[in-house]
Amino acid sequence: MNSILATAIETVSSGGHNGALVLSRHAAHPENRSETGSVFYDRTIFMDSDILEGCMGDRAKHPVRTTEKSLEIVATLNRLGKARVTTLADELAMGKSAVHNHLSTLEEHGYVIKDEDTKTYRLSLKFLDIGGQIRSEIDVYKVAEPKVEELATESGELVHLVVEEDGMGVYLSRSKGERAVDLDTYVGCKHHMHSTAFGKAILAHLPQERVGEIVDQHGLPEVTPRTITSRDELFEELERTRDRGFAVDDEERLEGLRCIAAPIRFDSDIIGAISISGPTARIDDTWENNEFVDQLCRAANVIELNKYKV
Amino acid sequence: MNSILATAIETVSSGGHNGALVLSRHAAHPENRSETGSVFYDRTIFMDSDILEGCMGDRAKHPVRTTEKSLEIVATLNRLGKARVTTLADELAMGKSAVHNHLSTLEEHGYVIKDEDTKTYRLSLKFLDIGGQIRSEIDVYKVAEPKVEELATESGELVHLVVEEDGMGVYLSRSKGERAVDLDTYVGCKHHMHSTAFGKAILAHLPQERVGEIVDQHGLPEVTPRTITSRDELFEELERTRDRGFAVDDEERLEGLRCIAAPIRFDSDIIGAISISGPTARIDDTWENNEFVDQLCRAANVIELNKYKV
DNA sequence: GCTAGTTGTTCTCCATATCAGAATGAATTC
DNA sequence: GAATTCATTCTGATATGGAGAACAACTAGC
Repeated sequence: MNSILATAIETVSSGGHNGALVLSRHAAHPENRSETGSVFYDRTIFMDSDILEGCMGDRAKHPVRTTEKSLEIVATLNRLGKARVTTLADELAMGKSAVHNHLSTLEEHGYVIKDEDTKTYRLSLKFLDIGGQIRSEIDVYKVAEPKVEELATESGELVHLVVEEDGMGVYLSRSKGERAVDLDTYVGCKHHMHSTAFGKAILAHLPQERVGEIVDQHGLPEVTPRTITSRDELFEELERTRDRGFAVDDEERLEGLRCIAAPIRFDSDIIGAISISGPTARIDDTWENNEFVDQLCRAANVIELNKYKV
Repeated sequence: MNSILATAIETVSSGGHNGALVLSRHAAHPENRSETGSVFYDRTIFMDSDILEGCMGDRAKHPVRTTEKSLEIVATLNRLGKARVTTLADELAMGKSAVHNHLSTLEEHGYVIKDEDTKTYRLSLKFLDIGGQIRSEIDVYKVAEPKVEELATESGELVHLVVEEDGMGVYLSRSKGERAVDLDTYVGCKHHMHSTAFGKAILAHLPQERVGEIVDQHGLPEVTPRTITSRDELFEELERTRDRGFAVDDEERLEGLRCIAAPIRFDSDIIGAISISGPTARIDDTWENNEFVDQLCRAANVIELNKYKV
């Protein structure tokens, strides 16, 4: 699809930041981005969030530039948390009046909140509102949501419900059991598929060519030394995953973390996955008579059987 | 602030739809909206969501009309769930090419997903992503989130964590206990303050003039026969709430539902509320030696004491 | 397989909306 | 109270958005 970009990702990520997930909001801001907005990034430092932004959708033939400016402001506001007009104007190399016009428009429509005292702007919870509405209409969410909490209680570990969107895994639910580790995931956050158990559970049941597309689009960035970074290796692993019936992430995403995930299928269509994450110390890697595996697969089964309840 | 609008709301809402919360997504679409976009609504039928949209922020002096078009498309897409180019063009009285340009721009930036097979567009989970990030940085959420689940387990009922934004209550967390009723609330959804326990818990600790502003802005729509609809009545109720230490909603929002809420204050600043909702049959309205009240107030206290853990 | 009807996408050109820059106003600091 | 900083408003040159037309890709009917 966009092989230049895919290559760029691999180049960057292999030399880049390994280990723990980083919430992009807190990352240092990149000074050196291209001016035009229609060209890709021309310097060296890449952020995960920027790469993702660049990857999304196909290039629009007739982009609405004004809307893009607004979206840039939204993205920057999201990165900075809160900001003043001048800060944003400097950051985006725009005039203050332009920034002001965009901000007041976004504010009028409820997407941005202005603090009159400090004269700062921030994104509003309208995003959570819209996001919540979208989520609440996803079938698998309606069916699986109660099961996620149950499974968390039962296993005592961290449980996630995930769906695929645009080649990335998106967390729809998150529930912590008694002893759960505290990962920096949040509802709505995205993660690459190849380096996670849930991702592999989903990929394993997607058509081969779609998997290829996803790899083309997002690459196979190395997150820990054990992350799968080659195409062939990935396809072999997906084969093993299909045979096994569930997917495994053995410190491929975060050192010290092991994770198992079961696919959720409605009528042979893969529509998501449910996963249990915990420290390697507690989640044993012998998969026969493994209590967590039993709990997980039972939960996935119940969810699949409940599909008609929607 | 905008008293014409406030009056309009009261007029509409008092004669309007009572009873259960309605997810605006599923509401019938209003045919008769003004053409220009810069004027308010000129006909009779109002939707809740439209009213909220109109209420937000102050009128921008120099609105960016192109951005407004994009936002209109987003709003319509949110209302319809999914739609084709032609549908949106008809709905919004725009040319197909214009709609297409906006959609592909939004898609390129990941806000909209296009289904190539059915040629339909829908909003993406990016909204949930951004919303999730915003939520995860709210102090009270970080502290209170675990307590919400605990309180749900302890009480067995439906528990919410709420903050105020732009004069409305926004649900940040939601957890169902064993016997919990299934309200149509979702994380991120908004609700008027005057007709809910959490809203009154917050209003009771906000400066009087701010309460006045909020009432001006959003009115006091009647949701059930017991909803408070007069300003004086509201101020008396807030007085009682302050004395009592927690707020009560006795079928003021939904018939058959009773709800109690405790304010959460960090250094005398009101920053949110936590609430328990259940059927009138289970939540007794004698507040002395009431088990739910004890559980609720204890939880609120612990949250307030944990504020420095952020 | 051909034709007619739909719908998505691209292209062109001009009315118009956008935004830089200047001017104003409000708030804070020294 | 002068100086500084910043948000906001105003104005005009010009970049750009979008209507409408043309094209492309599909589907349905015969």
